[in-house]
Amino acid sequence: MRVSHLLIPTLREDPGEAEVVSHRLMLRAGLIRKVAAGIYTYLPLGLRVIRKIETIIREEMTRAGAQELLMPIASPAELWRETGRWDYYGKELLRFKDRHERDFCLGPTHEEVITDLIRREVRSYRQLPLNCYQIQTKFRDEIRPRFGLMRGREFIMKDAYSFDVDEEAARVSYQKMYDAYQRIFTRCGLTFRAVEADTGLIGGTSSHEFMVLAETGEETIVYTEEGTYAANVERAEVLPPVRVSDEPQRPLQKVSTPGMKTIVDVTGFLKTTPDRLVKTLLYKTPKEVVAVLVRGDHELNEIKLRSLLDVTDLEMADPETVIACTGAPVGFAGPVGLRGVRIVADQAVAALRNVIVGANEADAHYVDANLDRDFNIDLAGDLRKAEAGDPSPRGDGTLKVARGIETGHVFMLGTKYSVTMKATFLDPQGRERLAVMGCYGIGVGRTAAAAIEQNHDQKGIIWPLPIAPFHVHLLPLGPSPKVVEASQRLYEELTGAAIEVLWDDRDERAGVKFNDADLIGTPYHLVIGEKGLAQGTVEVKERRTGTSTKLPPDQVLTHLRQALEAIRAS
RNA sequence: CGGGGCGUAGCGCAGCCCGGUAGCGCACUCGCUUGGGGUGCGAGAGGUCGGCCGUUCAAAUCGGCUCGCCCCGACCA
Repeated sequence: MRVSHLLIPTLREDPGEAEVVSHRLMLRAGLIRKVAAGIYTYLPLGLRVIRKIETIIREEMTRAGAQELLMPIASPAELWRETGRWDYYGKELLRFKDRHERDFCLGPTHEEVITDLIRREVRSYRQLPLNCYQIQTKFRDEIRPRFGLMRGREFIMKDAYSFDVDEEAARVSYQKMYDAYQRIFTRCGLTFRAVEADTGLIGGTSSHEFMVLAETGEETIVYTEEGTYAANVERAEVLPPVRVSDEPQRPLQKVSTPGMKTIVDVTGFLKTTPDRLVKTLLYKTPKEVVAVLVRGDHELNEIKLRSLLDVTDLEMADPETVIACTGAPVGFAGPVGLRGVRIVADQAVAALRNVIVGANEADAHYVDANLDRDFNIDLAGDLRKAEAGDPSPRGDGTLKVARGIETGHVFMLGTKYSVTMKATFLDPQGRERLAVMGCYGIGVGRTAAAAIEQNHDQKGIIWPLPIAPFHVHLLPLGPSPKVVEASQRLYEELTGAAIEVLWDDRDERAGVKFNDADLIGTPYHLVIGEKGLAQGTVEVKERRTGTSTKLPPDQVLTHLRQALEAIRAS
């Protein structure tokens, strides 16, 4: 295609609104334009990338036995009320009324709609297993959309839903999707890792996230070098302490700690280390306030606390509540003598002896407090965040930490939706059974953004070939008729051979064309200049390495074919 | 929603403290020039200074309200 015929509004300067590399480069290279917060138009170049990713997804979904359909974006409230998610989903669900005052929403995900379809159409075990997917626009009214396509409110998602006769069959379906995702992200040219994950609002029994590794990723993952374990920190399990302290118990003692409110203050003041201290955090759930005990050097994982308490709403107590419950200002809460609230503790706390805790009065702490003697715990469990250096919860090795971008997520749903929506079928014995479900998402735009995060340099994007908007950027330099003529010939020859060529036919200076080409980031640049032609050569330049090869025009096709094949194969 | 910041030409910004003619660079149009890493010169076009209300002889500038956007935290493909 000719640049002069395409809308490719490249920007010379960084747009002020973009902070993150992929967002900046998508705007600068003319891939997207913002319409409102988290809502974007895909320009021709951006759309080509999206389509390439979609094609890879379609091929792999088909190969995995899934079939494509397309559900509506708007869906009626009744379906969502059936599963309870009309209330549960919160403000992220964009709701509206039609002209008859009926409640509708824009689909943030489609479990309700697909389950409604399947319960109507599937009556027999003979029709299972079934895996349906779509590539469609989703709308989630995110609290804070950011980073361009990385977290939009409106975004393109591939979502698949599997229905099986039982758990075992569902695990097979899940594994097929897991494998398909491995192939999809590999084919997109990404470096990624599948990790165990929390199931969040979607629910279900277990899940894996596919994380594209990037420093700018919003997620933190932990993993072992040995590959025995990888998980989102939100989810990562922590083993119980291997041994309980055998220190003899010393008598409880109250000490004055004027103005010492933080771990750093207290440990500095008492000349000790954070692991000798137990911090007491007060949390509010809709029905109660709880005190949470965590070792001083550990960090509480709120998701674990949420599931231990079996609540979805959880927030740190405000200062007034802290005073009301402990009788002391924030910074001096402790379990000793604490009445009227449940005390839950991380498992590591139980292994400690002679710890420092707040005394529930201003400017005072207890030292040498001991569990069972000085205070009690109502509930204990794994509550802290995993951190680098922790032993792997599975087998050998210690955990390392990395950042990632969640581009895909697969869930074993179990019967969560089939129960509430009565999606049943008859088994061979004529008994009514619940379909066992799975669901599987890929953020298409986010995958494109992740690819840029992983593949760029100072000058711009460096697309992995399989998702590049074009294979070759044809750059004729100068207005010479010979150059124009040679370009035209090469363009036709390459295009005829199914190589996708972006032809910069603008009357622009060499520098402008080079800079735009580097910014747009097609894998190969084909440079045609008067000087080269005089020597009977043109130049093929690899965007990633910058290496260029001079060769006669009639060898370009063969050369590029080989180069493109080589990348495809790698 | 809490914290921080920003709205001035298509883009990037200055002007605002200290009220008085709206400015710079890029992009755009025309002419010449140049032609292998964002040519040079000249001439132009383009702005309700986010919106509303107020203070004032006078508001981009001061005050209040409001809308939008960006960044940091709780949600997620």
